[in-house]
Amino acid sequence: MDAVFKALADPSRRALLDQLHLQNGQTLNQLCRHLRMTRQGITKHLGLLIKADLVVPLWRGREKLHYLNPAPLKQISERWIDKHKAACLRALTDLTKGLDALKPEPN
Amino acid sequence: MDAVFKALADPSRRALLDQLHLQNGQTLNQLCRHLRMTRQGITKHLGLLIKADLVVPLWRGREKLHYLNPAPLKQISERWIDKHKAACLRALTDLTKGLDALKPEPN
DNA sequence: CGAATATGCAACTAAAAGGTTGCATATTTG
DNA sequence: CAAATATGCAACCTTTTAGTTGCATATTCG
Repeated sequence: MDAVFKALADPSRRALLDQLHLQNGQTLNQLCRHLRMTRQGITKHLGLLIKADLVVPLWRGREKLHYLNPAPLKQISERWIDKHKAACLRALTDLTKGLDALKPEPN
Repeated sequence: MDAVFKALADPSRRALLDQLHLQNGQTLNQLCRHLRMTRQGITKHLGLLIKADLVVPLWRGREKLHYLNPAPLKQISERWIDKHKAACLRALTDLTKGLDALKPEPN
């Protein structure tokens, strides 16, 4: 899970995910066209995405195809985002209470 | 949005969010008790969380209360996770196609 | 087979991030 | 007012990260 958050932290990697979102199963060279960076740089980014299981590589001959894996994002959404979203209303009321607490205190 | 992803990338910062999730509106010193790190270190982390608007500070006298702001997480969920979740089925079928493509190719 | 294509691996550099120490500032309290 | 409390700011160090260059390896194609 930490690997997923770390992987998502970099804009280039998010761009790669977006690119695969546009067209899934692209080769390394195809992905290189959209990002101005050396192939080796992109390989590194893809390596992290793969380690985080956000992208699944698939060899076909000498080509390496890259496919999105939505599972980790789903997990993050469920175990993290939703959990905090659930606390949304409470958080807001807490904040409001905090603001209210401002007035009576500095009497 | 980049700031949010960057802020979420660090385990200590996620721990801080979790801590605030347990009890919202904690002061800096309160938060320090749960994480073994100097106060100044935590201040830095909180600074990033605040800059990413994930946490909203509120001064009450000499104390600084910290409140969760669920809005950025909601945005990420909507603009990022859901977008990719929508492609979930397509991604899986793509991957399957890719796997199928493996067989006929190396004839 | 030899050339071209697609990718991997390792070393290196520059910049950023995580964390610490030391001191300054503001607020409360006796 | 002085002491204690709560926090901020800046310099510094160490580790990680992003990215490059250079070369090696595997697959396809003529």
